[in-house]
Amino acid sequence: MTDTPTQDTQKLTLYNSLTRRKETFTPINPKRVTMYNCGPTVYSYAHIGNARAAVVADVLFRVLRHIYGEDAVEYARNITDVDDKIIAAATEQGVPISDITEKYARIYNENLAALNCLPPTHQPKATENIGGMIDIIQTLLKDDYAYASEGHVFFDVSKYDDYGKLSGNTLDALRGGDRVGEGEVARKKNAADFVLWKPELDGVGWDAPFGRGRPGWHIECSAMARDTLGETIDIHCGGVDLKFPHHENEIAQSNCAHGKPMANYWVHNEFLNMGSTKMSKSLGNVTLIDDLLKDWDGEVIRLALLKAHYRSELSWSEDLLKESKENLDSWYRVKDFFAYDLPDWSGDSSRGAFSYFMSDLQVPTLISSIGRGFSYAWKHREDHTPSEPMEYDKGLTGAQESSLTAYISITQCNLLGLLQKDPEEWFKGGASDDETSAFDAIASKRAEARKAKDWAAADAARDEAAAAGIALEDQPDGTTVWRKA
RNA sequence: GGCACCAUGGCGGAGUGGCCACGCACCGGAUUGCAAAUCCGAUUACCCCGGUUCGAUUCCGGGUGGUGCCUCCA
Repeated sequence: MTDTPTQDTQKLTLYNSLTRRKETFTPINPKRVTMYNCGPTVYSYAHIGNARAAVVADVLFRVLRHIYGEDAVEYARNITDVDDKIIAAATEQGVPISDITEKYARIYNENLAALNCLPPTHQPKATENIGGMIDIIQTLLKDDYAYASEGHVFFDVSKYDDYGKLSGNTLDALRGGDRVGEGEVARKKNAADFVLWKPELDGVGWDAPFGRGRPGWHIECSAMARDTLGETIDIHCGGVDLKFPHHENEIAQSNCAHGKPMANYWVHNEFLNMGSTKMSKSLGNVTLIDDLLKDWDGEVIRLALLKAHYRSELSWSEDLLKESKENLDSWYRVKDFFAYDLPDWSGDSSRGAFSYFMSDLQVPTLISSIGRGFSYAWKHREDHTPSEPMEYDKGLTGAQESSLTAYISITQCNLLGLLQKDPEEWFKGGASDDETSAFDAIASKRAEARKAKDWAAADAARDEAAAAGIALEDQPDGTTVWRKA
């Protein structure tokens, strides 16, 4: 019941922003596949757009692990824990920056864990990699790619011929953005030059041969990527907005310092919009992951984020969340039904799923296929019996086919990081023991009233359930069960 | 102004040179004491104009419309 895409499914292809084409992915070393994703600057709560970037990277991470083996993939997602905004927040609150950064880094990791994002292999912190940054800056200074000016160190973009290749910008075009007279601009040779090192601010600084100070934003990622993964990594991920200037500048620094490409594949996810408008602080429509998690299960949010292809804009809405919850409810229903009779299948456990991933991560199409699989299995569940071992070469009975279809969809969900809970927990989880017994009491109240044909009492029980935040479901056998509404 | 991306039914959102996405909502029916859950069924689409082609929503060109980036925002 699983559709098979028609395209070549043998090799993973990814859209490479650097070449603007889909390319076959070939790692430098299949025994050590490396990917880097720009993590958060931890001065506040992360929003749902941050979550999209992290979930996209997580799916890619899972797919790579599946292809090359769990131990063969190294994924680094940094924590930017020194930044002007952080320093400003710390100064304002009169606390060390670590008070701010440790709190929000912890919340970020908790938020992503709730979205079923696997922990990255490495989570480097900027403040723990200052040495690497100084090292790269010194190399750039020595080789004349950078220059010092009034306590700052700048990268000289005129020395790097390929500057602008990723974003499609040219130096001439960028010159138009020059805002003459604004602070750093006056110290720079070229308007597009960017800062590698800045003087100490509010007591935040590190000693360096070129003066005590703090790193510029871009150099942090270059250093952390190199020190955790190497001079050339396989895949660098991030949101499209980071293409310029952040990734452009990372490329310039790293290429010039190391004499080799920083990354072979650049994967950028598109934006998440609030309806048709951008999510932005100035519009006041920023949705925080932490807030969403108060109302929705992390898997609901994850599925909602995966409903659009990563290179398409995704319009976020309450309806999208509702829809995702309904999908998962019905999928968990199937998982619950087949839970004790999943086939012992020695074939490729990802049958079908993989081919979708292979062509630039066609996740929404896979989700559609998963939905059809569950739908098929559910509709044919009457045929289902705890059955004899399957003999695939002799053909399957209807019961076996539906059971196998459920199994395949569940496996595909596992690959996507969905349907990870026990169905019982999904439908009833989160309730305390007291609540559980209270809910059970409401359900049996309705069952008894229905048995006695006391419809008024039966309706009252249903109202009571709704008020308590649960839904009652009458079963064919006369019993009534409850679930979270 | 420069660069990049996009344009599919009420909404979300895939994909394809010729046949069905799919989900949600809506409508009809089954089931139900009435509902819920579940099942069956129906309806709605590919921005405009050219071109290539036997045939284009899908390829090419132009137009229109929308979005993002252009110095620290995923």
